[in-house]
Amino acid sequence: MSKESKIPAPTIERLAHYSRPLEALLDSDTPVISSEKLARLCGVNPAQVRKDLAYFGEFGVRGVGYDVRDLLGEIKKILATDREWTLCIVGMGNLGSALVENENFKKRGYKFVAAFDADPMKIGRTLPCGLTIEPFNRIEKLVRDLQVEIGVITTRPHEAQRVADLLMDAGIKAILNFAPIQIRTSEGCEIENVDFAVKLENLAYHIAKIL
Amino acid sequence: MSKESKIPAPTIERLAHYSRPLEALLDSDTPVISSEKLARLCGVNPAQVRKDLAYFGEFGVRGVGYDVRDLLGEIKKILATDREWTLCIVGMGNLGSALVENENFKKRGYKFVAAFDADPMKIGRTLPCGLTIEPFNRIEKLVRDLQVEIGVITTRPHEAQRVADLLMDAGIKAILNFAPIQIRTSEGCEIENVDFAVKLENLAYHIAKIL
DNA sequence: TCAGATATGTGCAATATTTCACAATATCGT
DNA sequence: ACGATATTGTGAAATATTGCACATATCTGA
Repeated sequence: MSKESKIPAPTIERLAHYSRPLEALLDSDTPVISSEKLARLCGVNPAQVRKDLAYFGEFGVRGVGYDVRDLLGEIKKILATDREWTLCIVGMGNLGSALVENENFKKRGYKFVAAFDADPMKIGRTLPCGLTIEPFNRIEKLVRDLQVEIGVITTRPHEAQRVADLLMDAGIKAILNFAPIQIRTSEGCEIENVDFAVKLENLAYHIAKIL
Repeated sequence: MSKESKIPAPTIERLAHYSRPLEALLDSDTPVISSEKLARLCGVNPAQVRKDLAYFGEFGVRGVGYDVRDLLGEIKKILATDREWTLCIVGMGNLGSALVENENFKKRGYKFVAAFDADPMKIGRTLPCGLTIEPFNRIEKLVRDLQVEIGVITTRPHEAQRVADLLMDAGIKAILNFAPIQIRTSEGCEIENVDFAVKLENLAYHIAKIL
């Protein structure tokens, strides 16, 4: 692990990106791809692709390229997406409801096994996917019983920290947070944040500059 | 602009993050904050905060700190979020429908003025926000007439490039893409990508490592 | 008015990341 | 069998980003 912990975070991020065109190439029966073509498909430098992969082994053949199926398999093994993951979601507003049904998640083996909300009007309702919305006080028990591995937070910002604490108390080791606040995590819990508005602010900055 | 183009991309990203706790501090009538406290709220280094801000001016007072209201105003001016932006959205599935109603967007002045979908069953339907779903062949006209500045893509991956081309033909200068593919943009069009699954793959990598 | 405490702005050093450039290896056509 | 071509893996250079450390400036209380 001392070796793996030296791997740059951007490399991990890019590995996930590489897998997207590889899936398409596999579907279209392209057997082999060069770092140059894969790089172009992902909008990065070819040396970058080779170096990223080299952190984990020698997956290519000199003078030839990378076998698409093998490479995709290796990347999935590295990212641990060669298996199913169990998720729960907290906050069943518009966004939460959309994510539970999301094809992109399903396709990659991310399976929601529980859904929670604070609103008494929503609790007990059954979702199209078959899950029933549960109250916050059931988080601890259900997360443990269903062995939920990753928690997704789509509540209002002011509830997000409390929800995160509940999830962590229940032993969750990873959180994907959509609320636009910085969540304090306890030791041993990974967190990733998604804030759409931040992306828009980036775009606004760039296009306002050229106007 | 030669000077501004040297500003690191991570700095712009962080400015948006700084604004989140500042908004909360403003609401709670905290008049002044130090780089150290703001840094802690955002999970970054205090020197980083000061350096990020220093790219754009001297907003603080030595020995005192930053005036919360002023600083938030300056950041909004820098990110060009001190005004309203007009958006359109293409792809009215679960995710698209959720984003149109998103509070986080509304609150920050991002206003959807048009919604599109390819599905004849959806075209003509009126959304809760009052917009009517339009077909793709109306993109060009509506984007121009309504002076849409930013396009949001929430279609299936296989339609995303075609939609992006339509948006760019209509003169759009910025795209926020939620489809899990790399979109080719023409010169002068900024793009930001959001791929939830990539975030989950990051989490999966990290927690699988410690198991 | 001045010492002590606080906190910014910034040059510079330390780290991190990306890109280049090339030796090593494989394939293809003749 | 061999030269021409393609493409990987990687050390080293180039670039980008972060963090330290301190001079500078402000405020407070005696």
